[in-house]
Amino acid sequence: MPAPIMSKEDVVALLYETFRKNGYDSASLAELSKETGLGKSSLYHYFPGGKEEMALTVLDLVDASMQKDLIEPLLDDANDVSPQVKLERALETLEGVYARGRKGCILGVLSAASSRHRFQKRLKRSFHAWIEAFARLALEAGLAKETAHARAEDAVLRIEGALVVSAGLNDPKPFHRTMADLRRHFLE
Amino acid sequence: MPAPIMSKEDVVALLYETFRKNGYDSASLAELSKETGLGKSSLYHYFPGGKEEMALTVLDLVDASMQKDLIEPLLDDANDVSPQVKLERALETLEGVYARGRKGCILGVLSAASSRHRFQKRLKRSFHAWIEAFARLALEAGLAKETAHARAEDAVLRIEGALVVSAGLNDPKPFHRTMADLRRHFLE
DNA sequence: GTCTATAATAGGATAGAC
DNA sequence: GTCTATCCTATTATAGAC
Repeated sequence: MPAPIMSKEDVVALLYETFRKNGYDSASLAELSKETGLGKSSLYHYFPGGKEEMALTVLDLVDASMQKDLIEPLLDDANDVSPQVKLERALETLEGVYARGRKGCILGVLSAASSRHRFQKRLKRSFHAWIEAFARLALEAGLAKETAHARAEDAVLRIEGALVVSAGLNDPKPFHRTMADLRRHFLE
Repeated sequence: MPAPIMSKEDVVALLYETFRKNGYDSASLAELSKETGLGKSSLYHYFPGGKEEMALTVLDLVDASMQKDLIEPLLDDANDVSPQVKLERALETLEGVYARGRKGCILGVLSAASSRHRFQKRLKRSFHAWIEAFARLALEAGLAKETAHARAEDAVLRIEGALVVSAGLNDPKPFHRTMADLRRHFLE
């Protein structure tokens, strides 16, 4: 029954979940089709460039979400929000994104496999944006410039590592512990 | 020209490099064949169970190497080596394994993709062994039991995360920074 | 123990009807 | 905009010669 049931955004959100669960290479068109509920040809209608365009569109969504839900709240200068409150909001957002350690990070997943080279430029940009946002927060809290950047990089890398180890151990505790530690010590 | 040129160990070492570069699903038999220099049938002669047996054998090698090069030196009670020296040795070993941040961790790579479930039991065991070894070192240095385990988990997870972020940024600096930080602060 | 050849299947992508 | 049917290629795996 032909009729546009879903918006493209909804489709992209489903593709996002499939790619982050499987990685790029392992996410077959059959799987992508099953998860979106769309036939292969419908997917090609939305994404003439095929699987690669699907993944690139997903990375667009990730960038946009990161900007809106993570970076902008971190930049909130208008309402005189304290760094500690901003940090708390950012960490809560991230806990939601990663389903409290039960789901992976698509940037990490795409960085790990051989698909890394295909998306290198995008991954680099996204990681930089993320680290930069955390660095600004640390700066705002009074840390020295170099310290702030190093600490931001460390925070991002610990979150990524926590997701990897939580996946490997099949136990979200390392993620929980890492987030708790970030809460307590990131701004010190 | 039939003749066993390589030992099985040599073959497994080459398979290891191929799996860690590509992940499980993306490492095709053609690639595995090319990288080992062996025809597909020769690979099936060594590994009747196919690709999965190849990966499992690689994980055997990883366990054995970790035991020999990382865990045993960490347990060295005979020669009265200080915890700080043991830590230094362990970190140097790891820097070698990960080619100073330019190569990934096969445990992390296999944990990230959907291949995770296939190897879950092995990954869990290997991560546990690694964390446990670091925890014993922290314990030996005088840290409280709970602190020691949390810190060991944190160290492992930071190394994994550093490799992910270094891959994503295509820059080994996060890995270098992380190792330097571990050197300075792990036993504090 | 290695090879070439090939089977059987799953992959990404396209054509054309509705 | 969606579908079924199909193409071509690459995949894992096997057969059988040497």
